[in-house]
Amino acid sequence: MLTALAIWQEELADAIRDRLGVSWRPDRIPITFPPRPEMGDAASPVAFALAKSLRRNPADLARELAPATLTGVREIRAAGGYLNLYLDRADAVDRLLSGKFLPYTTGDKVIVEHTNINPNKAAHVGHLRNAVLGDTLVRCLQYLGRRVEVQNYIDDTGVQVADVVVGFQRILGWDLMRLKAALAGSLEGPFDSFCWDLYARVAPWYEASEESKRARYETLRQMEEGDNPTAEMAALVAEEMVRCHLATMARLGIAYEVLPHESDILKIGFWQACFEKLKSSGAIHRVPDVSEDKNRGCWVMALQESEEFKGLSDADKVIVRSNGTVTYIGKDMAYQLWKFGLLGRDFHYRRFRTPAGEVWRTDSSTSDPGAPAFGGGEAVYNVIDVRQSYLQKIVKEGLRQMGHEAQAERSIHFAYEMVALSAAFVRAEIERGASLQVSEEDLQKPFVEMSGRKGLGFQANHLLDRLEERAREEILKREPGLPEGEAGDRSRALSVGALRYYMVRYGKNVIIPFDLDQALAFEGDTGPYLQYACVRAENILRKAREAGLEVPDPRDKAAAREAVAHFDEEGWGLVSLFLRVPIQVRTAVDGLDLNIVARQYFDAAQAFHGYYHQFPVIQEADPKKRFARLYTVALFARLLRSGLETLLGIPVPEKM
RNA sequence: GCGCUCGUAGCUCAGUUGGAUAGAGCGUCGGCCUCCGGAGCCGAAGGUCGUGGGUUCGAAUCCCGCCGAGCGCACCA
Repeated sequence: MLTALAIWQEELADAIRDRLGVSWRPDRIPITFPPRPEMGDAASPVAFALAKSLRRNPADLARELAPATLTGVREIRAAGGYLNLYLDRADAVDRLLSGKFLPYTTGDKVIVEHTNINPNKAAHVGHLRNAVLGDTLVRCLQYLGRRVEVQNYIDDTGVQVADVVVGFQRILGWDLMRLKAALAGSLEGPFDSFCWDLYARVAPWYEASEESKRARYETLRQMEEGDNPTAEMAALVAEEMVRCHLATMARLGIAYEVLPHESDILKIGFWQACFEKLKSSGAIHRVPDVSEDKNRGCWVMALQESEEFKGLSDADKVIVRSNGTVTYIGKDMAYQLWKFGLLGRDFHYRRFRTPAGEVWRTDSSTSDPGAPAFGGGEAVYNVIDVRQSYLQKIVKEGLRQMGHEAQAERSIHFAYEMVALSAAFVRAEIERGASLQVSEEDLQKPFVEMSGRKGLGFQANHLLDRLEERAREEILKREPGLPEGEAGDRSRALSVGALRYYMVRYGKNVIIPFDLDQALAFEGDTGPYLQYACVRAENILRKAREAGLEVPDPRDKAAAREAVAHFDEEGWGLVSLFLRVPIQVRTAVDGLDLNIVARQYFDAAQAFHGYYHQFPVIQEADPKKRFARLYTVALFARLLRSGLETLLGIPVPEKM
């Protein structure tokens, strides 16, 4: 219906010109949806805006515009200042099913970077929010006709990796052979979970002595130097951890095209290329050694000229340290340039095998045949939590100062708030005997920030396991003796639905106060509620077939015409909710408010639950009405299933 | 100090970019399975939209002040 939306805007603009004698930009004509079905299928409050500019009564203006004709619209009624649109229902149904939407005009690909978990410990629920939001954004962009490349950046060089290596070498006393043996299968539990616990022991260990603190930098130095057992251990740990993370995300149906590695960005000279560009464009300058400036000897980017950074205490950002090494932000700029195809260099690519299948990873020296062309996107979405806003702004500013104004505009930071642990949850965990490094002061706050370093968090796999367990219990309660394979499939689908919905139903600006009971809920405003609506709808159709009734294919035009003539108003109201999907998805992507996509399907599910309780389908005696209801249910089931699966990544089981 | 985000029902949150009678879920109370699956439905109670001003036909939404909360402002990543 985006097509229809755009057409209506044009046609309304024509009507405004012809009937009122004013020219009005089509894209400034709002199309909304009335609060109640009897007020129409769509509406426009444009008369209010016109009233302001023409200094006339909005109700009069609406009345004058109402006789206009719009494509696919059976009638326009003026109600107060509103124009209420009543659609030609057969036409609307056809449009709903045809999937002919107005895509973004360009065919160029966009890049979405998400997940980006440090490869030193298991993924926790905070990472899940990132991955689910990122993956949902990808699905919405694809729905709107965009070509998308999904990247998952692997920061395999930093101190976080060094820390866990220190844990293996110094705390556990492992050498390379021992680590290899562990990876080959001598470990009792999962590797990522093992590292989760180990990593949490490192920070307190550093506190013990000055000597142990030095171990951190010695390890980091050896990693950077390369060609030694420590560097090899780091690489092995990071690689195996990435496999674990990808396996976790695969449980949720989340996958990636390419895994750019920070180590490759360094080895392949991306930074040098970026450095040259920064220097030659004058984006950065060197602070003289002799100056009193605290940044003496560094290459810095000046920010005081920029509107974005006014009021900062320090107007300069260090890009290259006085010892000549590049900061994180510099590497990020090089990476961002590459994403836009502005760097003039490319990675090598190798196939990377994981338990979740094969994916491309970058490499610094050799390529496997068959790699597609990565990078060079037209727009870039970086999915990173709000705390990185300042750094993301600097990356954007760097592009601008290098003369890439257009790309800076299309560098989009998808900022979202974190998932935090409620103080109540942390107390409960401590009472259960978990060793959490949390101060009494922290517990005074409404929530506690998760921290891998402190072992504070809830592991993604543990949550998924708990969800599957709960789902299995519920399923077996309803169908005792169900074979394990079947119960497993269904419980996996429900756990994914519950979790993904939990992560997208919140607005991006609210901190999700992680609460185990809430995360494990299957009733009310939850994923399984939506899945249940779909399962029930399909079950009615199955029962109807078993009863020997003709169940129409919603795509059958003759069936559609027949059904439309006998729709219950409530049934039409239910189906018409789907008319707003394209508009809502567009709004969601434009504002990065993906919760509205989730909410529209919740609304639809709720409407359906109300509908089938009120209107018997199979029991209906009048064959015409029964047919129309069967059609309604069939259409609903089809639209809900495809919406959940393609847009929200929520699988729907046959039964539950 | 400066910047960003937020404050809506007992709790957790929506509120379609300024529109129609402020909505859900959880919790509480009361109903609904001889009837397409009760992971559901129906009903009730529950609101000064933090607060004080302003803008206009119209404000939870925009502007200003105040109160309160969180995050950010490294030669860490």
